[in-house]
Amino acid sequence: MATIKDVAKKAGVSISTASYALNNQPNVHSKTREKILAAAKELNYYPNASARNLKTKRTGNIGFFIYGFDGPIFGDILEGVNNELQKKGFNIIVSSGESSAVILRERQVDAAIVFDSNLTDDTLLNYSEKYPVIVLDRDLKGKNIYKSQVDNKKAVERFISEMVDKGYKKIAYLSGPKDSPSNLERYKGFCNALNEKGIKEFKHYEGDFTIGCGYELGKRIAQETEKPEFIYCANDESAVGVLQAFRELNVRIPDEISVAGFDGIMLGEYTIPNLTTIAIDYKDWGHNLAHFITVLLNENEVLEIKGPEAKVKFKESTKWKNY
Amino acid sequence: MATIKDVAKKAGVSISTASYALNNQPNVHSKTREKILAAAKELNYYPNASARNLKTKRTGNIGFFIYGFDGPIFGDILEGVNNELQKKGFNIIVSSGESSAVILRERQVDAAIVFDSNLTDDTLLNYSEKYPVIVLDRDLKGKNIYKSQVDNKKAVERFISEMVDKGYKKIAYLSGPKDSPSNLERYKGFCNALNEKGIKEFKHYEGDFTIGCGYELGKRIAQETEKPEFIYCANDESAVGVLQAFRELNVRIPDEISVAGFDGIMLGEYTIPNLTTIAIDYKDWGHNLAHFITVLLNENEVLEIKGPEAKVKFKESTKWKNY
DNA sequence: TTGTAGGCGTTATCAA
DNA sequence: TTGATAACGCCTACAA
Repeated sequence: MATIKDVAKKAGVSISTASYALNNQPNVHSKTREKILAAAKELNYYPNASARNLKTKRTGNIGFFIYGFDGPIFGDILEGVNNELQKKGFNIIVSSGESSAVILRERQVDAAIVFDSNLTDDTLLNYSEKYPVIVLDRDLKGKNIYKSQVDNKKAVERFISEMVDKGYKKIAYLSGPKDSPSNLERYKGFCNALNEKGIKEFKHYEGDFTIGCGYELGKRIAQETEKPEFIYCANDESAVGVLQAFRELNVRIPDEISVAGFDGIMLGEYTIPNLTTIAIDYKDWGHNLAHFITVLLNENEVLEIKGPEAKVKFKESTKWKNY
Repeated sequence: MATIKDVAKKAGVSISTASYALNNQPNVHSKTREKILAAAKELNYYPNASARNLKTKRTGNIGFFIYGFDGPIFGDILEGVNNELQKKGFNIIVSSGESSAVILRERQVDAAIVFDSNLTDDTLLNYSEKYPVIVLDRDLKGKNIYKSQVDNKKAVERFISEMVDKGYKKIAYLSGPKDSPSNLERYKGFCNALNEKGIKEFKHYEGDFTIGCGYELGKRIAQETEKPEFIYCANDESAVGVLQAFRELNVRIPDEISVAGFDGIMLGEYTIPNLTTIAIDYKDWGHNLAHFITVLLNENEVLEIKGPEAKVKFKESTKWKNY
């Protein structure tokens, strides 16, 4: 592998001059610059990242840390983050599991976007002593720590409010993991809406955001004698599970029970019936996150991070469609 | 940020002794070792990756390069790769787009797994002068270059053969992009099977592996007067599009036309009717790829890379189910 | 406009 | 068992 030394030698200049030319510094004679660039090209020279990073204390990499690669929404966020970062010359590094902590501790990235509750607060706080962190999955405060979240509460509150107005009374909540912040916020919105409307009682089923669990709960609900009229699921995956169970046990949707979810995952557009949901523009969110980071890193300016749009998509799994 | 120098100072030893202790070298007195580790802990010391990598010429990172974050199969492969790499102490770095070439050129990873045809052969060949590369998406030969592919041809050939035996005669092929190696292999398998069975004619629809395109073609096919009895789609996503179109235009599946795909994506288990497919165990593949790499890197031993299992899942989108 | 030299934080050789 | 010291490849103040 060619190093800058080889390039300098080949071009007949000193290492520093080569470095200047290679980094587009103005203080190089155009003739010399050409010679150097030609030599670099011929030798197939590219700078060694480790050496450059060691010296400059920057890597040009942004880390995105997720709790698993197969979630249905990360793909969208990542697509948005990636598009934006590329424009500004940053690289994206996605990681999951134990690797993530290692990458943070060893400072392999200039900033971190975190959506993985397995990363401890300690690890993040330590890293954030020098580098910015955006947390998407927790409440954490500190210098260099920024938070961005979907406005779960407001979105759910509005939606449920509207559903009550449309005539639903017996509305149930099918939750996510009870310690998940997204779930909690959505639950708050749900409660607020019912409260507002003077509805005191409702059923609560405890789920875990997975299709499988939604399916099991759906089977249970199908056998209840006093069924709810409407089941609001804390995310789409649970809802898909419920749909599946109802279909198998011949619970008619939406005539007997309506179902709705949260996220707007693709799968919901292919179930029968299609799933009504509060759809989030995750790609746009990724875009915003990346934009925030590049401005912060390049211009040291702190913007506000715009959360993503939430938009209800009414489909056949609820009685009232207005699309 | 604490450096090894700080640790050495605090422990009252030289830098080199600190280094030895921190790297579990045997030649350190247990008392000194303890002092050093205590100091490291207190100072919250972690080695600087750039510095270490510069010196050791290894990063401990394996790169996985994909053409987009939202494909339905990458999640599974990545899950498998990640699980296995973590066990062996490697980090995974996933990247897409222009970042990928940068990461390779600047040697930020010790090995690369490539599933992104946007990365040029040149970039890979250059990188492979020093580091191993596994290509999943192309034919490329050279030192340090290894290839692993799903046995597309065999899997499709067997499946189509069986379908003919079951009684289908007018079988059509709905392709992926015509320059995609996976598509080509699947097409070969398809042709072989028909050839073998003495079927000379069949329709060919040119698609691009997306749901949208499958949908458009499905609509076109629904209006044909001479419809095929069976449409074999080069991947599940196309097939899902076809199912959708047929559903909308009241083409009865499988009575009028049967449909099948390739991959075994989750979506296919939620369409109505469920999609018959040649399901690939992508997670297992990821596992195999990672295993190969860790053995190669740690023991410099070249194993055979086991491709993933292909297993037909018969569902309602074809007439004959035997499950 | 170009060159010399020091240092980023490690590892590793060699001598003590 | 420990410590000086050179080196990895690059950037950059400073001198020429």
